[in-house]
Amino acid sequence: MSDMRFQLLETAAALYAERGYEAVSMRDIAKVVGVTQANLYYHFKDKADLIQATLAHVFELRGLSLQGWIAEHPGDQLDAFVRWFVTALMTDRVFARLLYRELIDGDGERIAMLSRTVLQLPFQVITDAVANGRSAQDAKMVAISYVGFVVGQVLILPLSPGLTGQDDGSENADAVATRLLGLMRSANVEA
Amino acid sequence: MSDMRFQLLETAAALYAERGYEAVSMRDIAKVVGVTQANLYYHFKDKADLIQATLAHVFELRGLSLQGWIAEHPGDQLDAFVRWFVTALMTDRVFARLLYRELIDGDGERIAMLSRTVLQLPFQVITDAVANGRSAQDAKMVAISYVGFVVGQVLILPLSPGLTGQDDGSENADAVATRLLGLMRSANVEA
DNA sequence: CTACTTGTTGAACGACCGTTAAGTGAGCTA
DNA sequence: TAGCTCACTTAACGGTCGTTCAACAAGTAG
Repeated sequence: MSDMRFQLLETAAALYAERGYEAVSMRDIAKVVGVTQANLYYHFKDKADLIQATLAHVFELRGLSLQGWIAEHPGDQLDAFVRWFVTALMTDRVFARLLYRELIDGDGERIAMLSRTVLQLPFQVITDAVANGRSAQDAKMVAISYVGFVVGQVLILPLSPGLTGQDDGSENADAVATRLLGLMRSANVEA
Repeated sequence: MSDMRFQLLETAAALYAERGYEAVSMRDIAKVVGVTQANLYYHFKDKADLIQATLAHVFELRGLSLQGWIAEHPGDQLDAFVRWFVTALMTDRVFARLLYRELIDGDGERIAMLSRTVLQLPFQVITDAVANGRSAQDAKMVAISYVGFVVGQVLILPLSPGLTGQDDGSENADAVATRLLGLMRSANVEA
């Protein structure tokens, strides 16, 4: 991939993640990169194409990161996945925000791409990890639930200060992951 | 509240929920209601004011609904809350989508309003429900987690068909609530 | 009947949007 | 060196955006 295309995708990802697709103009992206807006149309067909390419760029990179992580932690796969996912969502702002935006606004095609690139593997990992003593159908249900737990847990973190009264917005990713794993494991013992 | 103002808020809520704030113009709302765009500026100071009023309108109504529901089900408060919340998120598209949008893009002030109007009460309910044998701090943590579970569970429902391979997007709200409650209860036995 | 308030319209403002066509210059190739 | 391709710019197009303001009809009070 050319250097300019890479730069455009990275910049677009950062701006789209922060403000949303509609609120970011082609001129905004061009200005940050330091080129003219017309140049974007040399690299991408139109705005929809740039958005699609940006999402593919971000999600494929993150999918690869997860693949590597899972391969390096052959022991407890559920543990490995949850820690990777929580850490990614809490420290990789671009990934997290684009993921949430897609979960809300993505059409069928973009949701499918998201499933393929980042969620397919963790889903399989969890399904296997919770399979013992369950029907395949049940295991899939539980896996879906677990993905939802992580996603939801991180999504409501900004609410924590307002609800608990304490300004604990700086909670550690490892602490959140450990808490979630505890809940999952204790829930795992029964059907 | 005047009839016109009510109509404008309801229409704005539906459009904002569906497409997002930036993608909905003042003209879009005016056209659906059947008035001119200038009329919106008689009832609201500017677009930011309309957005803020729309969110207050939606969330205060839903907060009242929850209050009534909780009062009518004095038995198992955790059960009552989870069923209300899951049903609301799965059947009230406007509420659900505006809530998710705010969780992602809401600034401090709007997040605070959201906490006050809809989330304060359920948070208190859950905290009380899980309090036995826990420190107040722990109970709050668990309550946050439970709210996150519900939010996350519903958010990833559209992914279910793509991941499990089956087209089970039409899952029942009661079934989801029951599954979640089962997981919460089995997790509840340990610290 | 007149004066005043309330709710709404018609028309326009400048700014910004996505997109396109033509042009430019550097570098490669024959 | 002539021709060609690639990466990019300049400049503009029509359209839509949020917003404003004078005008206007309907109702109400004196």
